[in-house]
Amino acid sequence: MSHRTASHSMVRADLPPAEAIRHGPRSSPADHCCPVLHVDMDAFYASVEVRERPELAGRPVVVAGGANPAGDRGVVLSASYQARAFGVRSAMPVAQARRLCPHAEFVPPHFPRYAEVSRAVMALFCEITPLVEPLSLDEAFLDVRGSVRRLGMSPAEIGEWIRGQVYDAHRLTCSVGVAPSKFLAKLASGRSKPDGLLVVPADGALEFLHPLPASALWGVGQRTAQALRRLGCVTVADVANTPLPALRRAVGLACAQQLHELANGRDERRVVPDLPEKSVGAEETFAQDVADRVVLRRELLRLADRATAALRGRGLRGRTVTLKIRYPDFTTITRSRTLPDPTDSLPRVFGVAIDLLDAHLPRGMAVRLLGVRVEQVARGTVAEQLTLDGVSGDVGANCTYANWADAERAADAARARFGCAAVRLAALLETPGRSGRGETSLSPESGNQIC
DNA sequence: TCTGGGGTCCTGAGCCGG
DNA sequence: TCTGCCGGCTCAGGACCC
Repeated sequence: MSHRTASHSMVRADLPPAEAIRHGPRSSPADHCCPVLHVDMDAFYASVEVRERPELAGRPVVVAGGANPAGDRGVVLSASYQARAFGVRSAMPVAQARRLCPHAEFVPPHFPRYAEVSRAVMALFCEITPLVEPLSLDEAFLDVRGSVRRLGMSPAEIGEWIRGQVYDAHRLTCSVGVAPSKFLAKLASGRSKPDGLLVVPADGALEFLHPLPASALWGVGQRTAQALRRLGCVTVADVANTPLPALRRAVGLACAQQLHELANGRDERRVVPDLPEKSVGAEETFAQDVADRVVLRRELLRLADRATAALRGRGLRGRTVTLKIRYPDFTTITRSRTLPDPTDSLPRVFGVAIDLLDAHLPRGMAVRLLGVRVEQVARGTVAEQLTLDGVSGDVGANCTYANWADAERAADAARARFGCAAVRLAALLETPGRSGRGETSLSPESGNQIC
């Protein structure tokens, strides 16, 4: 692994080549009580882009997404370390990133590609242990308790082996935290970035943890950090030494309990593969605020289609439909309705969403963002509720939920085989010659019909 | 400075039934 | 029959994470 320079290790493992580690079991004295690994890909989206376009290597690269990444409304999804040197950070507005680093290469995200690379990397983790808990496309927790025994390698050696394998197979670097718990492992990987490995031994946990700022604790964002500051808590040690009742008054019951546990180095959470999903949704910020009711209905249909297709793709159904509206002044409301039975059907989800939109968006009011989310989801083993005549409602002229469901399954199959563009709702097709807010077959007069 | 899109979790109010 | 209490559910919103 001479191609990389590891850094920042609190207890640095010596770095033999991956194969040597595989066959040469050794152990680091510090990591024997550290069964949890947190693996975090370095600047993942940006690194994938650079790998696909070698001419970008060594340059500041910013992957920006959102409503209009070329304009003002996008945010930075990922920035290469060359861009970070200019102060560019994830979640930063694109306009600000452009000011900080005008010569950076701004590229749009390619999520299918990232997902593909992520699957391959996760598969590599699964070669080590079945206990892999992905947190997102670019990071995961691994419980290597069993692997230590099976492979005769220490956790740190496993971490280095993973780093070597990821680089050899994908030409991407990652950072690994090795610790007794998930929280410490995650902090450790963050501290070892980029391209490093850090072991936080069990008996050095508090020494590592306590000097960190309170905002390093999981669950402390801007608001909670502010509340903690008012309480005089600046560092993790301050939080650890604050009596629980005072903490409860400042940040609430559940939050106080969690922060107190973490600040004292206690984190009993297990690495759980295959956590069930709780909700599935889709949302979109418009390039310009939209007040046109026809356009809003069409966008809502598009979002409901995306959400229900995702539900069906994962074999899920949900009961609560939530509509999210963000107004131009950035105030955001959510309105929801719970159905008597779970569904993955576009007409039902869209029907509820459009009812909520009509009820809560005054005529003429512009919208910055619309979102549709289906909550209370579970595996879709129960058949869709039908009424006595076998039809639970109309979704349009000569179209019932029963035969609409058949059409949806057929469309899903076609999309799976030929791509997302293979089948589209007629209401979402633009009329040739019209652009942007073009005329569609969905009109205010058409009610909730979509077929 | 001006804020994406995918999520999870928590809190509190209000309603309803036992 | 009325009232109060309690638990469960729904709904809305906030905070947080990546």
